[in-house]
Amino acid sequence: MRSPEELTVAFRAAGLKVTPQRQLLFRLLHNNSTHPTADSLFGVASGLMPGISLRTVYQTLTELAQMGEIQSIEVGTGSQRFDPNVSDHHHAVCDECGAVHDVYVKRTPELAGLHGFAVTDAHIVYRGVCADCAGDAR
Amino acid sequence: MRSPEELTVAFRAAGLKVTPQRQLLFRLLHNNSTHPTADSLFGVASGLMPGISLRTVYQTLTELAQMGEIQSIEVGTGSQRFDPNVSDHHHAVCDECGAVHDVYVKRTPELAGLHGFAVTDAHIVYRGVCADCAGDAR
DNA sequence: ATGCGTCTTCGCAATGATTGAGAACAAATA
DNA sequence: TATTTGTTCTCAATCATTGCGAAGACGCAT
Repeated sequence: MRSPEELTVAFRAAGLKVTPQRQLLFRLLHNNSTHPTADSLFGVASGLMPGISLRTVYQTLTELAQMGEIQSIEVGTGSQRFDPNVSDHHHAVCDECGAVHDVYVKRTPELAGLHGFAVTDAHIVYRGVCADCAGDAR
Repeated sequence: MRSPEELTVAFRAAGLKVTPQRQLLFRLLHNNSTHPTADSLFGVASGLMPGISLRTVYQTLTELAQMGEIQSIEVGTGSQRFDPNVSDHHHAVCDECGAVHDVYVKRTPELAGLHGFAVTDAHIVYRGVCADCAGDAR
């Protein structure tokens, strides 16, 4: 996604208002590679702006996703996650700690054996154990 | 998954009982390629066995999944889907009609750029428009 | 700087999917 | 057939997400 400053301009250009809540979320998402859920973002946001509502977090995330600034992903952890990295990439989920990592593949495989399906998007979810957890003597 | 008859044996061997409810679900899942949700299965089951509970459907699906007879998949449609095809394959979801199709790829791409992640599973979800919907003049 | 119109936020209720608990019930075995 | 043990059902609870309306705040024009 673009920087908070650029988003400020973009929001106003789109007839949307730039509120303190939105600015906070812009900042929390910028360069954020943790793939937060709405609720986890709400947790952090609440610490910095007591009184902000979960509803507002959901709303802003939805808007950002509609504008193409972030992408909403579903990696089988029960709730939606949001990713400010909108480049063409995939995800690796650690079964130990639940962390989600961005991954890139050389070439997404074409699908075979399904006649006439026009693919618009392909998303790979890898599962396994991340380096941190494998290192543990857990 | 195995046939209803084989599952009957397997369940008893595992100390589980073979009830009419379970037998019905075995039959409804066998050779079922619709990737049903718990609720859609419940709908069909209810027609054939009035009074069966959604709880029982969930429970049996969970057991079958734990036994490795079916697999639980998440393709971004809001609810879990179940697939009696447990071979190594992937899925294509039609954005028009919501249908989920099994697809196979020659070789799942290895992930690059994530040092030390031990992959145990990779699942690809393709999105697009299926042949039936593309043909429509909708 | 002020006012006004429109967009936002917030709080709460509602929805949909799934799971927990316990009483009543039924399959399997002796 | 009796007994044991697992199962089903009902109902409530939980979690994630969305709908709604009143109260509030941004931003443009003045």
